[in-house]
Formats: sequence, structure tokens, C-alpha cells
Amino acid sequence: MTSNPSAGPRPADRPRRLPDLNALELLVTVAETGSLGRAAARLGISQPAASERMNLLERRLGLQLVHRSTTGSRLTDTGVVVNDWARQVLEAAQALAEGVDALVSRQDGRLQIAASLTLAEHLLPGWLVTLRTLSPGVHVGLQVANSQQVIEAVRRQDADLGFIESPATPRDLRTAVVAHDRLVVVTAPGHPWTRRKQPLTGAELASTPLVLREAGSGTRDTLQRALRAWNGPCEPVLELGSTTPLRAAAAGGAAPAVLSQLAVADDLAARRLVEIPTTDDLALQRTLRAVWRKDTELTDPAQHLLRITRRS
Amino acid sequence: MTSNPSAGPRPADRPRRLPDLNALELLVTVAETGSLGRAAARLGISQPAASERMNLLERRLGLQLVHRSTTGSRLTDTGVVVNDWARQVLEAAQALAEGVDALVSRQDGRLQIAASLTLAEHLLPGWLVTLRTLSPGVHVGLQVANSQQVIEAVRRQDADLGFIESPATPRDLRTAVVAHDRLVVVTAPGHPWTRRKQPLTGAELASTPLVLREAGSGTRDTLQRALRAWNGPCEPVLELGSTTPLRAAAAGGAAPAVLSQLAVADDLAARRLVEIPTTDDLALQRTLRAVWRKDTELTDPAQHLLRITRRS
DNA sequence: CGAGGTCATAGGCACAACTTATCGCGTGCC
DNA sequence: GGCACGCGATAAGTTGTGCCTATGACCTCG
Repeated sequence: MTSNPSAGPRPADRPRRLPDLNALELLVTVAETGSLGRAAARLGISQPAASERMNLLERRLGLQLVHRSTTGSRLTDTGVVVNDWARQVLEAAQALAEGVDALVSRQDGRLQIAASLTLAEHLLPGWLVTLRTLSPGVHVGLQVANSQQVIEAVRRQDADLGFIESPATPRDLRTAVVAHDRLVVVTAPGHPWTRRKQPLTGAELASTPLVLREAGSGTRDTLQRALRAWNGPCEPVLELGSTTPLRAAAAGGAAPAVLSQLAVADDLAARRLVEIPTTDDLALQRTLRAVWRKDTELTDPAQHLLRITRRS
Repeated sequence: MTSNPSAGPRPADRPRRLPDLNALELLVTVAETGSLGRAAARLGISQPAASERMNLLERRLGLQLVHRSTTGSRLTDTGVVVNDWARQVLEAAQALAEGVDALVSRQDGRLQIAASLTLAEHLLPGWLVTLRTLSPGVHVGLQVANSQQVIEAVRRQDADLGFIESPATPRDLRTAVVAHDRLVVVTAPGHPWTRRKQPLTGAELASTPLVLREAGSGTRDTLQRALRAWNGPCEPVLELGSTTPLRAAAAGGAAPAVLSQLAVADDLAARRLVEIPTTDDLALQRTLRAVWRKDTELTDPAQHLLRITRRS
């Protein structure tokens, strides 16, 4: 089985209560409109409902967030701070919503795109949010696959635009660089490699059993190419098509993992994983590219999206 | 009144439904445990409740996320993608929860910290999340104020550790650099400055009415210092103690604003605001610092937090 | 072939949250 | 100075959502 039965590194900080996104949205809207009533109207609920919802939020958090007056409502000092945190959460939620929308309209979107997993997970939602704020009319359809399959989809015209992370760039398609990424070697915090003084060499990495993405994925391709001089990576301990269980396995101490910087940023920040420096002769950088057919002109929305991606 | 009555740049994409954070948490837990039942147990709900919740999530999103079998549940391909987006949202939500916790225990925390608004809003929650995962026992109390007041709080020993963004570093306190920041000039997308070919000069900026943070804030101090050679910024159009309405005012076209890069990153990405390049002689960089008393040894948790901040 | 795991279904209950209607109260206009 | 308007709070009633326990159907493995 692929799933780790004894997984579950989180001990027992469970009693934490998650906030209600609708309440957070209300807070943000009150901050913008300056009134509970106007906020209620904009959110399409009645004024008492907004009043009640805000009360509930304040009671749950144990903080007074808005200062009510007969002329309207203003945020308190703590309200200002919480409001900004709330905006971060809503931003992420909006990215999720945008991505889900695109996944749902995989067929009927006006703009069909295909993206590799890493790109779809970490970069695309943000781009889609921007695209929507700039031109709300476009309906995007998203298909997620590994880099090889993305290329095929673009060739077959199943997708107007593709995003790949593989080092192999097909000659029969137009490409544009949209971002840069780097693979990093990560281990559990207690791993012997974390106490190394010298950077990890290609030979060492190539001879160590790892947990890896599946063959055909851009991540695996890049690693394979980087370790070619040392006869590729040896047989992996575990091989999976998604990063979440890989991260869990690595964090659990199963074996080192090689993953995109984008995929492990959170875990590194939270010290669930530790990055192991490598020698410079290991070419673990990679370029994320957009690809499209040479013979067809890019549609307007496709051009728009491409412009957005190239600015970040 | 300070709030903008006609504010509300969002037109009418309201019908978007926000996901339920508990459902998202269930999704990532299923991904980790590989079973609805185990996920239910970990979240402290019954197995049927988890089953139902997951069904509801799938119906709401219009996507099949998990593949149920008699041996357990695994994520579908789209489930893997959505799972990763969900983790982002939860990460932000956890940061919010951590921050709220700290605000609530402003008095009874074992580690008392005080931070300026920009730091508290954008950097601190992430640090607190890390701190909690590393040493779950510590209770942090957070007080938010402007840089001047933070310094006072540390002097009075109301706070063990302070975080400031002001260019003036008090001589009677120990300091450590924790991050770097930069002020940026931003305008609404249609503003004449967005069509400039030449970078904005200090003289121009100094003679233009702006929307600004209040005096005493680190942001205002930095700007004042940078524009000293041109006799400081002229009388502001609007002066506020928080960034949200400032951003709204700037995005609405009221006047250019000068704000922390951290505060406007989202708006820049979404093209709600545009950054105006400035000449190099404008010293808009600034250093974010931790401060504490020279005469008292830092407590263990305080040292821990400081170590965390210095790695990012 | 039985035991133990999985998830789904059914029935019943509780509470959370929304609605409409109304009130109290400041502000500002005339 | 008085009156109307807009704000938020309160009240009462209803709906619906989500949870629990109990049970059933199914697959897998020993």
C-alpha cells in the first residue's frame, strides 16, 4: 500500500478551533465599508445576521475586533491586525476556489490549460486569481498531469497552453520561461546528514536510496539528469505520484527526499524537514516553462495569462 | 470620517462560495492517514460524520477528491491537487489562530513580545507557527503598537522581546537584525506615474500629497528620513493608523501611497496597485530589528524565537 | 470460510444561523 | 430645538445542517 498506516506526525494540538471563513470575510468587508449593515448588504445577508456573525467571531476569538457606534463600525487596534491575517487566509482560499473552478470546467472553459503537478499546486492558482481580477469574464479549464502528458495535450490541442517543469523542451512547440525552481534534498530533522559539515556530493546522493516522485514527472527527470554522471539515483525506497506522502515519509525519517523547493517551503519553515546543502556540480536548478503550438496563434486570454506569469 | 463610504472595488463576483475549513482539514488528514475512519478519529469526530463531511465537500466543489475502497481511501488525481491548495489555506488559518492566541494572552503568556504593525501582520504569525511546532509548550503574549511604543514597552519590561521597523535604533537596548524590508511607492493602475519612463525622484515624491501612515509609525519615520533632503513629504491627503484603508484609498485613485513591500505584495500581484520605480538616492530600504534590554538575560523561549527569526 | 477492517446508510436529535420585525439611539439637517 | 434618517442591537420563529449511535454491505487476508 502506498499510504503510511502509522503516519500522523502531529501529536495532539487538536483542540485548536478553526475560524469560519465567512466570518473572516465579514470582518474584511466591514473594514472596507465601515459599517456592519453595508457589509451585510455586500455579502448578501441581512444586517442582524452580520451583527450576530461578528459577535460570534469576537466571542470565539476572545477579542473585540470592531468598535460599534451609531454612525458605523470601525476596527479596533487588534481588529486591524486580525483583519490583515484574515486577508491572508482569504487570499489562499480564493486561490483554492479559483483552482477548483478551473478543474471543474476542464472541458467547457474558454481557455484550456494543462500544467504539471508542481506548477498547478504552487504557482497557477495565484496566476488565476490575478487573471480573474483583471478580466473576470474568462473561464479557465485546467488539466493536471505530468510534464510529458502536458506536452502531449498541447500537441493534440487538448490544451491551448501548457506549463511544464521538465528539462527536456520539445522542439516542435514554442516555449517561454515563466519561473525558476530548484530541487532540494531534504531529510527529517534528526537525520545524520543534518550534521554534515561538507555539502552533499552527487556520488553520495546517487548511491543513497531515496523517496522520489514517479518516473515521467519533471522532478524525477531533473534528478535523473543531474545524477547521470554518477549512474542515476539508485532504486528508490518509495515512489509516489504526489508530494504530500513523500514529505510525510521524509519527515518521518524513512529516507531523504528530493523535491521542489516550492513544495517543501512550508515544511522547511516549520522545521518539519531540513534542507541538506549540495555541491555546486549538482545541477538541481530547473526552469519552468509555458509551451504552446507553433502553428496556432495564442488566443487573447492565453496571451493575457502568459503576460501575467512572466511578471512574477 | 476615516472610512471611505463609497469604497468597495469588488464589483459583483459574490456568488463564490467559500469552502469549509473543517472539510479541508479532513481532506488533508485523509491524505495523511489513508482512511476516512482514521482521519475521523484524529479529528475527534465519528466515522460517519467524516464520511458525510467529505461527501458534502465533494458535492460543493463538484469534484471527486477521494477514491473510496474497502481497504481505505486514497486521493484521486484532482484530490492530490486540491489537497495541496487546501494545505496552503490551512497554513494561513493556523498562522491566524496562532496570532490570535498570542493577542489573547497578552498578559499571561510566558513570553511577552511587542511588535510593530507591519511585523505583527506579515512576519510574526509565521514565526509563531514555527515556534509552536518546535516547542508546543510556550505561551506567547503579543502586543501590537508602533515602533516607538514597542521600544517603550521593552524598556518598561512590559515585553521581553520587541520587534521594530524604525530606522532609529535605541542605544540603551540590544538589537539584532531579523529581516529586511523596503518601502515602495504605489498608485492605482491608471495613475499618470504608471506611464513614466524615468524613475521617480525624491523631489517629486516630496512635493506630492500622499496617503500615509501616522507619525510615530516606522513606515512614516523611514519616509521622513528618506525625504529629509527635500524637506520631508508634504502634507498628506489622508493619514491613517492601518494599511488596509490606505491601500483601498490608493487603489481607488485618491493619491499615491508609500507602504511596506510586505503590505502591498498581494495588491501588486493582483494588479490592484502598481509599483512606481524610484531613483536610487531615495533610501527606502529599512531593517527590521529585534530589541531587548541589555541588563536582563533573554529567557529560553525568547532565545528560541530569536533564533527562528534570524533564519528567515 | 470466518474475522477484522473498510465505508455507506438510517434515524433521531440538537444546535447554529438565518430570516423578518421592531426598538433604542446618536447625528445632522432644517 | 425638533424631527427624520441611518446605525446597530434585540426578539421570536423557522429552517437546515451536521453530528451521533447503530447497523449493514463489502472486500481482504489469514
